[in-house]
Amino acid sequence: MFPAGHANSHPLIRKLESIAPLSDDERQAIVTLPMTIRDLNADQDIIRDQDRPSQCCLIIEGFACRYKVLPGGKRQIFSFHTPGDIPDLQSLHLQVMDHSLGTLVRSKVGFIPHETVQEFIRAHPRIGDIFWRDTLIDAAIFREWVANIGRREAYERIAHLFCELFMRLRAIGLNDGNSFPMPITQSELADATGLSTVHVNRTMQDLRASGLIKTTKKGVVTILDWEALQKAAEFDPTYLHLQKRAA
Amino acid sequence: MFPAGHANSHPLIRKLESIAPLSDDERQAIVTLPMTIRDLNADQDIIRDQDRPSQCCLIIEGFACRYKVLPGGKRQIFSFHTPGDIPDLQSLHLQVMDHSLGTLVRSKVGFIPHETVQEFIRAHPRIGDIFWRDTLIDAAIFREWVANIGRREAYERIAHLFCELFMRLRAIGLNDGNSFPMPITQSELADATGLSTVHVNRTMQDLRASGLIKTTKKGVVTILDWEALQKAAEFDPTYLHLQKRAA
DNA sequence: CGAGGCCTTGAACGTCGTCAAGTGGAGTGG
DNA sequence: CCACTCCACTTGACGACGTTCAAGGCCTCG
Repeated sequence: MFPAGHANSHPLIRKLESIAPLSDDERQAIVTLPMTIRDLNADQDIIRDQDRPSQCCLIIEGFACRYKVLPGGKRQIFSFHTPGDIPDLQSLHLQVMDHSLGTLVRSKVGFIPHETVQEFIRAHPRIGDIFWRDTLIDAAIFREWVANIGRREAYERIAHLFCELFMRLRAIGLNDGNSFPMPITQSELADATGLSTVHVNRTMQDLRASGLIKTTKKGVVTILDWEALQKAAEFDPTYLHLQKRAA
Repeated sequence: MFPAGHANSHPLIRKLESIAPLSDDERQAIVTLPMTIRDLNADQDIIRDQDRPSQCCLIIEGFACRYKVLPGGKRQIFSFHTPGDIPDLQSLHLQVMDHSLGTLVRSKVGFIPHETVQEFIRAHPRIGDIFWRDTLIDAAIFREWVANIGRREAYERIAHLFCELFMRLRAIGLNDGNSFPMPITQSELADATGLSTVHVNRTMQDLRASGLIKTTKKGVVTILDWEALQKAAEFDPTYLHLQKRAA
C-alpha cells in the first residue's frame, strides 16, 4: 500500500520516538527484543474479550483495532492501531481482556511473552516508563473519543477522526504528504464513531463536497484543506502528546 | 453525607486494595506518605486544561470529575472520582494536561509533589505497578464510556452509569447496602452521558417509574432492583477489574 | 460470469435537542 | 418571619439529526 517507509528502522522504535526520545542503547535493545512474528489476514481476531493473554502483540505492518460487541449485537470500536503500537500492553497488569483486538487488513504481528516484556522493562526502566506513558496516551485518546462521540455532531466527529489518524500516521512517518493509508470501511468508521453506516456515508459525501478531503479507492485519504478540516473538527492535537519533532 | 466509613483506614489503601492486595509493609508506607491537605469548595478546579502540574492530587473526601470544555462551549465529563483516587496520576508522565479536574462537592484533597511520588514508586516498585494498573483501569473505564455513549440509548446509558458508580463505591466501602452517595446534578449527568439536561431528566423519571432506582433529595441513590438495572444497562463489571473480595 | 463486499440512495420514522416557561426548596437579608 | 433570589429540577411543544429498512450500483475476485 505505502512504502514500509524508512526501512531500516524498527516500527517500535519509530513509534516510541514519536512520544519520547531514545538513547542508542535503548534503540539497540529494542532491535534485539525477541518475538514470534506471524502474518494475519484481514478481519482476524488477535485476542478476544475475556481471554487471559500471556503475551503482548506488536503491530509490525498493517492496521488493527480494539473493539467490543455489546450483548445487543452492536459493535463499538475503541481505537485504531498502526505499526509500532502494542495495543494489548495493558494485559501486563490486567489479567482478563475486557475487549477484543483484531486486524483490519492483512498484517504482520509480533508476539512477545509477558515474561520477556517484564524482563525488558526491568533491564531498561526508562523504556518501562515510556510504555506506561504510551498507555496513558491511549487513555487520553479514549477520552477524546468520549468527547467526540458525546458532544460533536457527525460531520465534526468524522473530521476529527481524520485529523487524529493523519497526525498519528505522520508521527511515525507513514504519511505521504497530505495523504495517508486508511484501510477502514465505512461500516467500521460507523462503529468507531457511534453512527450508522448510512449516516457515515452521507457525511463523508459532505466532507468531500466541502473540499476538505479526498478518498481514492484503495483506502488512501488525502487531506485537501488541513486548516479547514482542523477547524471543522475542533481538533487540538495536545491530547496525542506527541514529541515535538526536531526541525 | 455518609459515614467516612471504617475510619481507621486510609482512603488510598482502601482504593488500592480494591484493585490489588497490599502487604503490611506497603500499607505502612502509604500511611506515612507525606502530603499537603486542602479543603476545597464545590465546583472548584483542581487542575486546568493546559496546566503543567508538578504534583499529584489524592481525593481524600468528596467527589471530583475530569472534564473538558470544547471550543463550542459544550462540556464533556470523562470520569467521576471518589476517595482514594489519584485522578491526575497521568501527569507523572504527561507534562501537559489535556483536560481539567474539578470538585463536584466540598472535598478534602491531598497534594503530593511528583518527586515524592517518584521516590515512593522507586522504594515500593510493587505499588508503582499498582499505580500503573490503576491508570489502565481508568483507560478501561473510558473505553466503556465510549461504548456506552456510542452504542447505547439514553435509558440504558444512564442505567449503566448507575451500575458503575455503585460497584465502584461499594468496592471502597462507601455504599450503605443498596444506597450510595451520588452528589451529581442532572446537568453534570448530561455532560457525562452526552445527553441534554432535559433528556436526562425525562430518562431518570423513566428509571424511577420502572422501579429500578430511587433518589432522595440529598444526592443519595438507592438501587431498588439490581438485577433489572444491570440487565437494562447490559452491565458487565469485568472492565472495572476489581479485586475479588474475600468471602 | 457470478457472487459477495462495499458504497450509495430514498423515504419514513424516532430519539433526542432546543426553546421557553414554570415549580419548588435552600439560603439570604430585611 | 417573610420576601427574594438562585439553582436544580420539571414540563410541553416543535424540530432536527440520525436510524432503519429496503433496494440498487459498482468493483473485485474466483
